[in-house]
Amino acid sequence: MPGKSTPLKTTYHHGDLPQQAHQLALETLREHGDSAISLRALAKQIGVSAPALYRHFIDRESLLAEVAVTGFESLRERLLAVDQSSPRLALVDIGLVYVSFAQEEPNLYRLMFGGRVLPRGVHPRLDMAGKNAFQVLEDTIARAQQVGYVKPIPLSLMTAAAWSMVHGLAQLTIDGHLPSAKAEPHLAEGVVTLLLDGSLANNEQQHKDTSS
Amino acid sequence: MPGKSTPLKTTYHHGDLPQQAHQLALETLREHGDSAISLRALAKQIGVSAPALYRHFIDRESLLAEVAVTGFESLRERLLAVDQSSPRLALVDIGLVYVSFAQEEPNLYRLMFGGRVLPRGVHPRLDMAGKNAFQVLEDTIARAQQVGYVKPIPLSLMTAAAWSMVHGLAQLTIDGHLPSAKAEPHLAEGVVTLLLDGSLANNEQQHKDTSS
DNA sequence: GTAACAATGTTACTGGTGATAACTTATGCC
DNA sequence: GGCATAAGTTATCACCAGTAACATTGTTAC
Repeated sequence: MPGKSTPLKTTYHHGDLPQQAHQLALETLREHGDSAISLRALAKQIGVSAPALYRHFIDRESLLAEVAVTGFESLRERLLAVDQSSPRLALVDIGLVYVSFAQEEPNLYRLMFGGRVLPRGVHPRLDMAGKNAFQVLEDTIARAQQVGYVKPIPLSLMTAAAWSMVHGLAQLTIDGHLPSAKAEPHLAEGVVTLLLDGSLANNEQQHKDTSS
Repeated sequence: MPGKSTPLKTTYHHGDLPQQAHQLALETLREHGDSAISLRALAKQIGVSAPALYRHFIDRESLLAEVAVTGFESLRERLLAVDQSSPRLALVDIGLVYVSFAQEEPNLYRLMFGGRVLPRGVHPRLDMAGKNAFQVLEDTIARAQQVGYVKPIPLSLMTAAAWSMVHGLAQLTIDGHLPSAKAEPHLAEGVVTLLLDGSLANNEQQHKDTSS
């Protein structure tokens, strides 16, 4: 593996092109959005010719898809880190973590969910990564249902509602339609709580605000 | 106004370029998404040179913004047509109409809310059109609150929750993350109802399902 | 009516992009 | 060492947004 111990020496073979391209694409995405990602510009920054990238990514969209995959994995890890000891806290926190992720990484989040630039059904790994992240949300809701904390409505319905809520709030805030967390720190909590309180099992309704 | 009575005659001046470009862009958007809109292609289809379009649209984004404006106006009209006689029916229906619009016009909806391609604060008419559409939703909620049907929580919070919910559901379904109305006809109703039931005033909770 | 002007077209061009073909060089395996 | 293959290279195509300079038409003042 040449160039590893002497990175300054110009070698014909780069040795780590895919990973470096991925990393640089992620940084460009973060700063300037997905439309700013050009294979030619990436190649020039890395110091390689543009067609070299096509040895590792079948096209531009595939590179974007790989970046989006790591985005979903990152989101999933954050969701998995939520404390699950209390059903209510877990539900609220997972919603807040979800929204926070989108607000901290708006361009990455837009890439992950911008159905136009990365359509479903084209990149299997991307679809899977998205599903895995979503699964954490669903598992948390299922757990709260099994404990009897939320109404026994169909899990798919409850999950769809929760996901729609946090995803909608995320999108609307990062696009400036609704005030961001900076301007309205408690908006996300209020919104998530509002949905949650409509989903409580009856015996939980009276003391629902004691645990928050 | 030459060429009006004899539309087949080739005239140097087109006479209706902006409107025809707008219309054609809308059709292209509907069928193939905003990324398929190219000023050159539009010009060729209309039978005019590409730079001619720049006499009427300062750049590509401005054309897209104009299309998005008409999209918001169309959405607003649909929301205004909702029957407002019953607070509950009005709230549910306005949510369903909102989601239906997105599902019937996915590419248009994506353009309207794809913050990446049309950022806020750049096209004042677009921002205004979006605000006007949103206002219909807020007014409906305010009305229901004044009648005492929903909890007296801050209007901005209630509105943010409702908008987040329908917007999130719209996005997730048109991008294939959640089943569309075709696969799950009652999903939208269930989701909207779930949020609504968490927002009812206390005296409405027992007979909340009699009016649906 | 015509001259001046503004509006709306035109061709020619620049710089940038994704993608492919054909060629070259290094790597690793036998 | 020799050779297949992986991973680079240059050359090229087709498309795109946008600008400059020029041409034509419509309108308005005189």
